[in-house]
Amino acid sequence: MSNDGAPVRRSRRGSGAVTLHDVAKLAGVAPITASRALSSPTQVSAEVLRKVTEAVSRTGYVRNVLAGGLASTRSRLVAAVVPTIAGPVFLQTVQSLTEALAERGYQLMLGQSGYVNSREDALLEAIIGRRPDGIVLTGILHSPEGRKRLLAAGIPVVETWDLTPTPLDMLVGFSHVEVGRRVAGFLHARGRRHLAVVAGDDERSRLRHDAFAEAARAAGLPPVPIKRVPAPTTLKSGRAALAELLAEHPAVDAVFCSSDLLALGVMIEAQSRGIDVPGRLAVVGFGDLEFAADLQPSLTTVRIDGAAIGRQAAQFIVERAEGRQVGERVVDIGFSIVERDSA
Amino acid sequence: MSNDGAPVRRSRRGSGAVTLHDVAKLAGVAPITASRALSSPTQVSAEVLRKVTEAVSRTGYVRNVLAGGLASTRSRLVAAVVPTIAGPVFLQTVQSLTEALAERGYQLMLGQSGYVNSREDALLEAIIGRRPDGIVLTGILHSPEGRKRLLAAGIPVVETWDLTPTPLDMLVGFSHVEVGRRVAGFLHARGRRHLAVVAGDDERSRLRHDAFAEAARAAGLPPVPIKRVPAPTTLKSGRAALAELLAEHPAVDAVFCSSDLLALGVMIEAQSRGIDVPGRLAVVGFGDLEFAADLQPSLTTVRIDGAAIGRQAAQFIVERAEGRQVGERVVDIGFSIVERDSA
DNA sequence: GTGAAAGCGCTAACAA
DNA sequence: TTGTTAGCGCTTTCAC
Repeated sequence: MSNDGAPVRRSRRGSGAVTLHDVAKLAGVAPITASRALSSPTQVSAEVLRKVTEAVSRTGYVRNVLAGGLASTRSRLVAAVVPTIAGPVFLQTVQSLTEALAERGYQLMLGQSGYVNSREDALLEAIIGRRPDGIVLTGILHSPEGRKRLLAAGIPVVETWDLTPTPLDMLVGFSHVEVGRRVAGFLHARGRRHLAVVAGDDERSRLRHDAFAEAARAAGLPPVPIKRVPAPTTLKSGRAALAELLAEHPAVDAVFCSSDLLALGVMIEAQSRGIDVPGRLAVVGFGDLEFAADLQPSLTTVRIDGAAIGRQAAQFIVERAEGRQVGERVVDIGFSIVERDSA
Repeated sequence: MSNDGAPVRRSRRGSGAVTLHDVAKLAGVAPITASRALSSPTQVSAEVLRKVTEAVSRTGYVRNVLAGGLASTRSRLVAAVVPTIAGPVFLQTVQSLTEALAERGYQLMLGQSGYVNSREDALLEAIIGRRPDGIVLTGILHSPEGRKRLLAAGIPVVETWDLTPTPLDMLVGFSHVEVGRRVAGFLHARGRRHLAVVAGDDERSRLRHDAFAEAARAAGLPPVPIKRVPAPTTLKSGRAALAELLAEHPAVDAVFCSSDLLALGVMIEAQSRGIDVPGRLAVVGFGDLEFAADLQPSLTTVRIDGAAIGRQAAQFIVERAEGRQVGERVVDIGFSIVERDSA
C-alpha cells in the first residue's frame, strides 16, 4: 500500500455510485475505451469488449446519462406537452411515443400545459432547462412568445394532431377542416337534414365544426346549432348538451360530437328519453376510442390513428437528433369515418 | 483588446447556448454568485440580484438542469412506472403526480413496463441511468432482481395503489383485501345471494376478488364464480364475460367488476339482453371514473382518490430528496363505496 | 456577501 | 484500435 503519509483525499462529493472510471480500471483500459465498448461495441476489439462487459456486470455499473448528455450535448430526452393527460384522446399518442422512443434509447418527459396558458411559461422553462433532443407538442402552443422561445432554444419541435398552415418545425397531423366536411357529407348522404354539433371548447374542434356547419350550409341544409361544452369533454356534459339542444331545436336528427365520450353522453341521454338512435337521431363521435365499437348501438365515429402519430413523431425527432436529415417534414396521417350503427 | 498573437481557441463543443458564465460576465459578478442569485436569492445583495436578473432577461438564459444535476447529484427528475398509461385507472395519479412535482421544480419521466416483465430490465436501466431523485411504482415490480437493483441504486421508491406487507421503501395505497370484503358485505346486506366477479387478470384485482369470494363464503353464500379477462380491461371484455357468466350461472344476481369500464360492458350487455339493472342484476364497478355517475343507471362503484395518491407520492419523494426525514412512510389512502343506482 | 478552485461523470477532438 | 487531453455547464468546498 503506498498510502505513506499523504492523506487520501477522498472527495465527499459525488453520488458514490460506480463510475465508468471504476469499470475501466477493473477492465484494465482507459475510460474512453470503456465508453466506446458500451456505446459502439463494433469499434473495439473483442478482447476489450469482453473485459469491459465483465467489469460492468461485476460492478453493476449503470451509465450516468446526465453526465453523458452534458458531454455530448445530447440528452436523449424528449419532452411531450399535452393539455392534460387525463383526457383519453392523446393517450395512445403518448403511449406509442414513449414506446417508440424507449426502443431507441430515448426517454419521455411529460408536461401538462393545462387548457389555460398561465402555466405555459413555467413549463417551457422547465423543459428547455433539460435540453431535450426534441419536443412533441399536442395542440397548438398558445402564446407567440412561447413559440419564439422554443425556436430560439434550437430544439426540434414536432407539432401533432393538427395540420397548421404555419408549422414551427415538423408536423404530424390531419386536417380537421376535412373531417368536418366529410362528416357533414356523410350525414347528408344518409338523409339527415337537421344537423347539430356538441363540441368541446378547443381550437381544433372549432376547426372541425366550422367546416361542418359550412358544408351543411353549402348543401342547402338549415343552419347548424352548435353547443359548446368546456374542455375536457365528459359524458355528463354530453348528456346536458343534448338536453339543451333538443329543447331549443326539436327537429335535430343528427349530432356530430367532438369526442366519443361526448357521443356516449348524447346516446345515454337519448336513450333515457326514449329517443331511438339511430332511427330518430344519428350520433357521430370523434376519436374511435376502444369502447366505441361495443356500445349499444355501436358508435359511428371518426378514427384517428393516435399511435401512428406518436410513432411518426418519435421517428422525426430521433432522425433529427442523430443528424440524419429528414426529407418531408410534414406528414398527413389522415383519418377515416368508421361507419357503425349509430348513424 | 488583448487578443495579441495567441489564437482564440474557441472550442467547437458545447451547445452554443447562453451559459451562466455569460450571464455572470454581463452582470459583472462571478459565476457562482450568479448561480446563487438564481437558486437562493436571499443570499445575495439586492444590487447583485438586480443585475443578474437583468442579465438573465436580456440574454434569455435558461439554466442547464443537466449540468446542475451532475454537479449537485440531484436531478430533480422523478420516474413514474405504470403498466401502461392507456388504461384510465392510473391517469389521475400520473396527472396529479406531474402537477405536484412541477410545482416544486421537479419533472416527471414516464416509463411503461407493460403487463409482461420482459421490458422491465431495460426500463430499469434507462431509469437508473438518469439518476432520478425518486421512482414511483404503480403495481408491484415483478422481478426480485428488479427490486434489488432499485434498492442498490439508492433511489427513493414509492410504491402505490397497494398496501404490500413488505414495502421496498415508501408506500401510498389502500387495502385491496378490505375492498373485496366491504363490497361483498355491501351486496349481501342488500339481499344479493348469487355473487359473481368479472375481473382483469392482474395481481391487485386478484387480491380484491379472493377476499370478496372468501367473505361471501363466510356469509354462507354459494361459491362465487370468477370470470377473468386479460388486462387491460375493456368494455368489450365486460360484455363477453357477462354473456359467459350467465350461460354458466344463470342465477347470478350481482357482479363485482374490477374496473368501471368492465362494469359498463356488463351493463350494456345486460341491457341488450333485456336484463334489468339493478332489478334483476346488481353491478358494482371499481375506480369511479368520471363517467360512472352519469351512466343510466348510474354506477355503484368503489372510489379511489387517485389524485391524492399522486400528491402524496410527490410529497414523499420531494421531502426525501430535500433531506427532510419523512416520519410515517406508509400511507393508507383508503377508499369508499359510492352507492348509486346500479346496485 | 462574494469568490477561486476543483470537480460531478462522461465524451469530442485530436493524436498515436 | 486505443489513449491523452480538455472540456460540457454547473455547484460544492473552502477561503476571504
